[in-house]
Amino acid sequence: MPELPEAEVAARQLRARLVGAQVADIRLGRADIVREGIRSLDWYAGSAVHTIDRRGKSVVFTFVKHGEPRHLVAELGMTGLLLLPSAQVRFPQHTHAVLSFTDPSCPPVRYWNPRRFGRLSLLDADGLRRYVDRRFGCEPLAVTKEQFAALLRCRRRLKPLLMHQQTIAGIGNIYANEILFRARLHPNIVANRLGIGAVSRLHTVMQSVLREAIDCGGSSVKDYFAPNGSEGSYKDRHLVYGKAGQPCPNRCGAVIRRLQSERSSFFCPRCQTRRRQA
DNA sequence: AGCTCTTCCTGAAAGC
DNA sequence: TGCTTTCAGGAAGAGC
Repeated sequence: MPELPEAEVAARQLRARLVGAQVADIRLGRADIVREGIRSLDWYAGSAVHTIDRRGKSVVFTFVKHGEPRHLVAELGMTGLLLLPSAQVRFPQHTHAVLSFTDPSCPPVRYWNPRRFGRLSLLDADGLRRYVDRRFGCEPLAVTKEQFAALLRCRRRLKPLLMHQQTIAGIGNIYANEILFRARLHPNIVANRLGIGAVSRLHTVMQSVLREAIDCGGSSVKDYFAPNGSEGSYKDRHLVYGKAGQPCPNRCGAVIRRLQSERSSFFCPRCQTRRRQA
């Protein structure tokens, strides 16, 4: 389930290989994988890769042709991967798009996504602006403590808020659980009940968890791997995700619990307090 | 305003 | 053993 760190690692690897390359074409395995802009597909042939960035959990390719920029946004959903030829998958029939280049030394990129939660969008500059405005809140690694505190002045519960892409873009279930455990905050605390100390702690922890996960190459849970086929090692540092029934890593004596409403929350009932934070 | 439920989809795992 | 059922998960939209 690619979240911010996995998307960031993917964008970095692709950027290192492909910026400047000229596009031969984009071929689709199935047309309904494109959410928006399918009629512009032919435009991309002959354009050059200008940048490859990450926004939230998505990878954003920018191409330029005759001075005009256009974009390909790859939403990864929960099973989506962007792969270079060195990466092999078990179910190759789920390759829904291939981006190939004229230079034989530039490897093609496959968009592979068995469950198809996640789509591709082909957008012009205006389209990208609208897409970003509609879907993405602030970047967790760029947001300041003051901006973050302002986002928390509401009555929403903490974990759904952290995972709400239009508020903060990039955090999914795995990292939300890991961040809240390390910040010692209960997933269902109401955001505006946090004191300034807790808000500050949460901001610091959120950024350090995401940075550390990027440095580890992400978390490979189930079938995630990076474009070059490498796995991320941050899963070895998970403290609560998927660990229901195991003793709390803080050795507090309690056992990690799992709440099964909406997305499953893993937390320590002793360490992650629900009480008002100083 | 903010929460819950439903839908999308397929492989893995549990259940019988 | 082998078939059937359930579940996981991100995002969007409906309804409360």
